[in-house]
Amino acid sequence: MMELTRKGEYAIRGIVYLAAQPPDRVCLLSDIAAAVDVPATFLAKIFQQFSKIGLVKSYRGTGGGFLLGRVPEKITLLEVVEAVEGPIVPNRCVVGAGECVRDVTCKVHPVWKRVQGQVRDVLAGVTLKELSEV
Amino acid sequence: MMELTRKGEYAIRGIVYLAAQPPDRVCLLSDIAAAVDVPATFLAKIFQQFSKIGLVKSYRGTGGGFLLGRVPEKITLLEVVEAVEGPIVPNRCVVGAGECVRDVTCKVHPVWKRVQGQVRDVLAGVTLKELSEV
DNA sequence: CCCTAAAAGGATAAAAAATGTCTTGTTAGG
DNA sequence: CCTAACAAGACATTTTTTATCCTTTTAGGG
Repeated sequence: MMELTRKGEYAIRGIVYLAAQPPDRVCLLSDIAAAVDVPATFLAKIFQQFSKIGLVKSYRGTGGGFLLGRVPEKITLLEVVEAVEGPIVPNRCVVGAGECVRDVTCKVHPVWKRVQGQVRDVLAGVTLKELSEV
Repeated sequence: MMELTRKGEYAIRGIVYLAAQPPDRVCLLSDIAAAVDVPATFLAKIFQQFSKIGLVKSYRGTGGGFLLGRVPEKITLLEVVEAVEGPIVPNRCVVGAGECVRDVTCKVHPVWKRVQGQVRDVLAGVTLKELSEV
């Protein structure tokens, strides 16, 4: 349970690598993939998702590549994980009110709410800066 | 991410139902399944897992069925979830030392450790008693 | 001793999700 | 206009989830 998928793992590896580069250094996807040992085509999909929400910036054509969308101090692990894995939702019940038929009476509900909160807090408290420092 | 599977959901529903029964009341699997709206064959598998680790006691034959292995105050949600979903492991890295090649240098590792700890703490703090009370 | 009730266990199947790959399109530089 | 690089969508493979079914074991009652 609660297991991060490969996608999430790859996503973290890739963006932490980016964060560890000198600022303004544009990185090729193929280089990143090789460095963090992830299939390049798969990493491409992941970085596309990052790009859409501004976590990374991308440039096409010759001399193109990727760099962080913000300074690493301003990107949290929570953002990275949710970008590729979707929102952190330990139980279906936690998804918006009324989704769960047992909603009103369900005693387990608030427990999952608490789990969700704790996990989010931990992940939100970690930035790419910390993760990329030697 | 972090999503409980149906199996986990069914497991909780089933055992909470048991916990809500008068002590020493032996319940038929078919009755439990109908009451909590879970396929009986699937619930059977789940209760077999419960039975193996003593979370429930089972009796075969006429007049047989299931009841809780311990008083509901002594069974935590953590036990129930881990019984059917396996240990709570947010990231492969968290599994025993050395499983992850990046183990030594991996900065993300301790973060997942913290996540794991928080989740376990929340779930371990809830008992079937609380969940089954009106 | 047999018959029926009930759970245990194993094999199998269908559906969904994860994990990748491939092809084509788009953008930019030289 | 040629090449480099990312974007986007379709497709394929594998694994996991979500069951179902059939046979076996255990137990009670006539």
